[in-house]
Amino acid sequence: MEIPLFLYNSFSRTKEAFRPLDMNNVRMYVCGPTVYDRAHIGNARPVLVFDILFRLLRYLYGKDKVTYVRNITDIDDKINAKALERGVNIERVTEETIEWFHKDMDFLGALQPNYEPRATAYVSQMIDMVSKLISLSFAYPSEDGHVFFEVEKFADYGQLSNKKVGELKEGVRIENETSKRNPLDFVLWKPSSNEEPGWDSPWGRGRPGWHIECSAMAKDILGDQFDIHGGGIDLIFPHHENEIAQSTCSNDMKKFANFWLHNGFLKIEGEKMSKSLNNFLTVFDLIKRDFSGSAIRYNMLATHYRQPLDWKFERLAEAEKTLVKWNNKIRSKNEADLPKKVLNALLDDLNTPLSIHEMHQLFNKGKFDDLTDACEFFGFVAKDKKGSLEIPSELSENVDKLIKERNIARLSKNFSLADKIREDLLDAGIIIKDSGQETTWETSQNLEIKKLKKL
RNA sequence: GGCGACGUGGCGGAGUGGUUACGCAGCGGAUUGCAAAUCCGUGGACACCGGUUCGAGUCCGGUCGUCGCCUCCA
Repeated sequence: MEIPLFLYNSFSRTKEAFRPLDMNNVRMYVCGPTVYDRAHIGNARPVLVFDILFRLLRYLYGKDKVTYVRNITDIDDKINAKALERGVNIERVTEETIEWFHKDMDFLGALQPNYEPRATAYVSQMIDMVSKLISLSFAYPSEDGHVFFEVEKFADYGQLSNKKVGELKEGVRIENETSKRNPLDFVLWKPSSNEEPGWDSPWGRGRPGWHIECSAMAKDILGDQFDIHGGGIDLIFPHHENEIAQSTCSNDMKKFANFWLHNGFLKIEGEKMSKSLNNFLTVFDLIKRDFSGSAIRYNMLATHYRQPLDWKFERLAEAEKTLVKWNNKIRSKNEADLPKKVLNALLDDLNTPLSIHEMHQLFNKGKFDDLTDACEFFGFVAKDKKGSLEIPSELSENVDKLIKERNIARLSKNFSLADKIREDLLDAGIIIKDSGQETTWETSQNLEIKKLKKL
C-alpha cells in the first residue's frame, strides 16, 4: 500500500508526495548544533520538529528502516573564540557543550539520531571532497592557502534559495580577501594560524570551511543521494545552497537530497531572540524554571513547523496545564497505534497543531485509549509529572498534619481557620484538592520550601 | 534594492470554494461551607478595497501593516 505522506519541499516550493529512494532505508540528514554554548530554544525547534518526522517515518516504514543523521559542528571560529575567552582548550569547550546538548535534548524527549557525526572525525573525507572539486575544476586553491568553490561553474547555483547569481553579485559586500576570483565564491578550506586548530592538507595546515562538513558527512553515512535534508530556514542561504553545489559537483552531478525541509524562526514575547536584547532563552533556563520537557514539546509543536513561532510563557503554562489534564486520564504503554485523524494530520506536511486539535477531541469524547496512543507518539506522556516535586519527608508529613487540622476545622465549621491553612499552604506552593471525603495535595510550580518550613 | 513569509474572535492557533476548527481566558450552570480541580452549556473572527463565482477566510488584483533572508546564526 502506498503511504500518502506529503511534505513541503523548499526546493520546489510545493507540497510533494514523499517517496523514499529505498523503502528499506529512508534517509534523513538534519543540521545539528555548533557546540560552543548552551542550546537555546531556537536550536530546540529543529530538533523537536525533525524528531516528530523521525518518529513518523519509523511509524510508517518500520523502526529499523529509517536512518537519521544529525551532525555536530565542532570545528568553528565561534568555538575557538570561546576557548580563548575561557582560557581552556577547544576539546574542553566542545565536549562540555555536547554533554549539555545531549542532556537538554533528552529532557525534551527527543529520540537520539542513528548517527551523530562530528566534523573533527571527518576531516579526511572533507579533504577528499575538496581535492575532487579541484580536480574537476569546480574549485581552485589560492596562493595564501585558501580553497574556494567557484560558484559560476555550477549552473544550478541559487535554485534552492531562489537567487540569481547576477543579482547576488550586485548585493555582495566588499571583502578584503582578494584571492577569490569572484566575490560569491565560498571557502572550502582556509589556512590556520599556529593558535588555531588545523589539519595537514595538500594546501598546507588549515581547517575546513563551514559548509563542506555536511556534504562530506552526509555522503559518508547516507551516500551520494538521500531522501530528506532538514534544518532551520536561515540555513537555506548560503549553507544549504553551498552544500548542494559541493555535493552535486563532487558526486557526478547526481541530485543531492530529494526533499529540503526547513523550520521557521522563533521569537520571544514578540521580539527577535538576541543576546543584546537580553531575551536569549536556553533550554536549560526552562529546565531551571521547572517547566516539563513534554510541555516544551507541546508548545513547540502547537505551531506548524514552517510558521514563525512566538515563544510566550503564557503559552507554555497553558501547555503544562493541558498535559496535566491529559495525563490524569492516560496510562503509559509501549506500542502506540496512532489514531487515524491524528495520523492524517501528520501526513499532511506534519500538521502537528491539527494533530493536537484532534487530541483535544479525543479527550472531549472520552477516548482516552486513543489519546494515550497519540500522547505516547508525541512524547506527551509525563515522565516528569507535575505535582510530584520532591520535598523532604518531614515537610510532607507536616503538610499531611496541617490538612488533618484543616479537615477537623471544617467539620467543626471553623471555616476561617480552614481557609487560613489552605491559603498558607498555597502561598508556600502546595495546592489542596477536596474531593468528597478525601483531601489530596500536590506541589505547584511556585513551591517555596522556606515558607513551607515555617508553617 | 533583490528574494520570501505572514496578517483569523481577548490571547494562541488550524483550515487552498459549500453546515462547526479547537485550546486558553470570559460568561452561565452543576459540584463545594467557600474555593481549587472536574463536568455541562455559551457568545465572539477571518487587515482594508475591488474582482471572479450560485457561493470566498480560502482564488485574482491593489492598499496598508508585521516579519525573515541576502553577513555568523536553528
